[in-house]
Amino acid sequence: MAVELDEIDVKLLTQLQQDADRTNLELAELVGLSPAATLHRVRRLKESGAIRIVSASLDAAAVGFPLTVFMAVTTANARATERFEREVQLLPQVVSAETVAGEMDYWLTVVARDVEDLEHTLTRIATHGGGRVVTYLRLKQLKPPTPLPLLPSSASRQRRRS
Amino acid sequence: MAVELDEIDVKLLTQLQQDADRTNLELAELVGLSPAATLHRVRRLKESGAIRIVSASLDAAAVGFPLTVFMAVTTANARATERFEREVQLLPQVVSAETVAGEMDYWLTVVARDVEDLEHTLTRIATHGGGRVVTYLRLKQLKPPTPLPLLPSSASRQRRRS
DNA sequence: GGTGAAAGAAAAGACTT
DNA sequence: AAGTCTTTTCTTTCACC
Repeated sequence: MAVELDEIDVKLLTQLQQDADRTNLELAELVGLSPAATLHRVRRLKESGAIRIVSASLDAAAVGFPLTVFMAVTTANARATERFEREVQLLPQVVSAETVAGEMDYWLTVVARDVEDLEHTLTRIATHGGGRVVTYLRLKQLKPPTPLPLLPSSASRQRRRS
Repeated sequence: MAVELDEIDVKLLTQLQQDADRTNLELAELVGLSPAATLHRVRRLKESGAIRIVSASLDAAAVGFPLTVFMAVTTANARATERFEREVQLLPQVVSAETVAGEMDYWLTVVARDVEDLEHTLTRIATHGGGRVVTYLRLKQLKPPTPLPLLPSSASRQRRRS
């Protein structure tokens, strides 16, 4: 599971988390490596699973979804859980869902075109296995997704010392 | 704010949300357009703000952060709010933060290398303006981020009919 | 695991419909 | 706006260190 990273891997991953829309040449210059070596490393990082996916993030409001709500949900029993998990997969307005441990059982992100659309999704969840449902309307992004605070693995730090 | 999208824009955005790591040529074939036209449209979608960013998503566990927790937080007063918002920006383990309306005031995503690291971050938040703090340990991804359920704008649907 | 050069592929631009 | 063609640039591979 764990991937060994050296200083250059950390630089590459940090850059790619901020902006993956760069040529290999630009990336090579940013991390101080030759284009060929950079290409090789990025490929390795993808194959190793450190980079899971490269994707475009949209401005939800700009493309017709002015409302985003987060929902914490509990399910009462095994049967409700099964129904709920199926419903979450089916509803396209549920754009991500996580199982969590704590006061609630699930954490969902839901988008909506308007209040009516939102109400529809909430009702579907409430009537398909959802027990306690707490919703939070997203107001604004206080801290937009930041790169993970990566560090080189100890192995590469040791290697560097020798 | 709103960006007009036709059927081809919807196809492009849906593909790019799933995988932005494709050549323009592949993308062109997927949406049934010439490479030049595809390039032109993608650039337009970036300039219009529909595409906010293209970025690499890492496997947090694979790069040294086996723990992800979500935190719902309230702040008691204006002074606490100010302290809290500053602390959130400073802590690198807080990888995203949203202001929300509902039972709580903020929603944070926090990563940690181990329990000790997590405890440190929680303490920092609790002692820097955090009032009620509820934490949820992420167990697993039930529904990984899906593309938004985009539709062509009504204008382009009308255009198509004529 | 890195470099540098050479071949192949893709992107960018100009022009036409 | 989209298609085609040409030029320019980047990616990819390979031989070598």
